Amino acid sequence: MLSGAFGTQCAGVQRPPQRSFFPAVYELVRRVPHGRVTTYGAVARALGMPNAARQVGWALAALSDNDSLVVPAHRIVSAGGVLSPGFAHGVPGVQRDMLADEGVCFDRAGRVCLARHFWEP
DNA sequence: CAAGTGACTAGTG
DNA sequence: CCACTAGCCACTT
Repeated sequence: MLSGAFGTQCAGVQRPPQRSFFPAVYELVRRVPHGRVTTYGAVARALGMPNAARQVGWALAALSDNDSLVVPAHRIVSAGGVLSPGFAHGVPGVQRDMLADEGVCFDRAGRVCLARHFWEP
């Protein structure tokens, strides 16, 4: 199950539970279909906060490795289709691989083809 | 309760 | 296309 940001009993984690829209972000992101992507802004909008895109990113940043198995954070990109700089603990290329694995195409600049794969929550 | 922070976005030069 | 700015808002300290 989700640890960290969900405030579960992740053995010894002394982080207090975050019962706000963080879980809401995860719930929504979890529904992003395989092979599709969406943006921070779109998620924020779907949650009723059109201007909270940064918080969405922050929520995903709070995910632990274990959480990543449940929340497809790799399917979240910035508005222009640019991949997140800090995905997977700052290891570059990982997110791109995972998306490519799902059949997502990229343009020459390495940006996701939103026109083909964007998913509106 | 105030200040700091950031996986964002849209606008400008 | 790149660099910088100003809004934005939940969460931490």
